[in-house]
Amino acid sequence: MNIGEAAKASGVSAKMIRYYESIGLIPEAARSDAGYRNYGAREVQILRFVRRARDLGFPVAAIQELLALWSDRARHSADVKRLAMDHVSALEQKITEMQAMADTLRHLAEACCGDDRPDCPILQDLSGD
Amino acid sequence: MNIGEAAKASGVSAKMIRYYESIGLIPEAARSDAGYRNYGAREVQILRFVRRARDLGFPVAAIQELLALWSDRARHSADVKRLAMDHVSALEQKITEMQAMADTLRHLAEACCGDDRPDCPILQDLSGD
DNA sequence: CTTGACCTTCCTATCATGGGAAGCCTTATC
DNA sequence: GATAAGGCTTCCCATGATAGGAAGGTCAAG
Repeated sequence: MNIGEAAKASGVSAKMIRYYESIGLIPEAARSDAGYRNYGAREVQILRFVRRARDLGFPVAAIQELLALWSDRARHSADVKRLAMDHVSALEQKITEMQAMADTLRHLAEACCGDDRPDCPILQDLSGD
Repeated sequence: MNIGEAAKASGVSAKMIRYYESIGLIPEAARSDAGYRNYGAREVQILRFVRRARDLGFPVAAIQELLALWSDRARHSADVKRLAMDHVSALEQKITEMQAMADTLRHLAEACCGDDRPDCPILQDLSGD
């Protein structure tokens, strides 16, 4: 399987497959005589794992740990759970921050009549009242 | 006022002040004979505006528009409001996505006993069941 | 044997920010 | 007046994950 087919089969773009290989997230692919990367079912499975983890917002560093745990038969599920919950915490912190921004802005915007007059509490707030 | 003092007064780092100038977000600062940037109250006010807008998560492109509206006495508050609400929409879309990630992960983690055994529904999900 | 679709590597860009080096300027101290 | 400390300048590099593109090699079908 060439990289394009592996990309289709895994949902990871060829560009990203090469990138993941270059940073050591996934092992170097075998090559054909012409230098083309070769992928089998196993490699596609790894790529799918990576894609699912990315879809859940895991940073690449965390995916590296997840992959290591995945292939470690003696793993402790506690380690996986901790990784997951750390990520949940990070997500929720960002969510809280963004929610605060959205709330503030929505509040200001509600007080803005939004017509052709220049007076605007949003700008007033940004300029420090 | 040198750039360091302007940074302290505005809460924008000297590094970022130079960057904002280089991309044209703020006008080029006046210079002393030795080439040092000079800032006055007006410039600090602009920097504070930028910092508040950044704190609310506005991307630089939006801040550029906000600054233009701020200095436009004939502005329509509707334009400001639209900018703000567009940003709120962007924030809330990201929040929704991240909330979905966090919910999924928390759900999976709840089903993970998190002890020294290897069985883990999180890895099971990532590997495609 | 040509054409088109694929592959390779390498460079560039994004967005906002920080770190650091090399060299000049200013201010205070001796 | 010399020197040291600290601030300023520009320029380069790095982040994280992704995309775009150029130049050139390869494969398969016609």
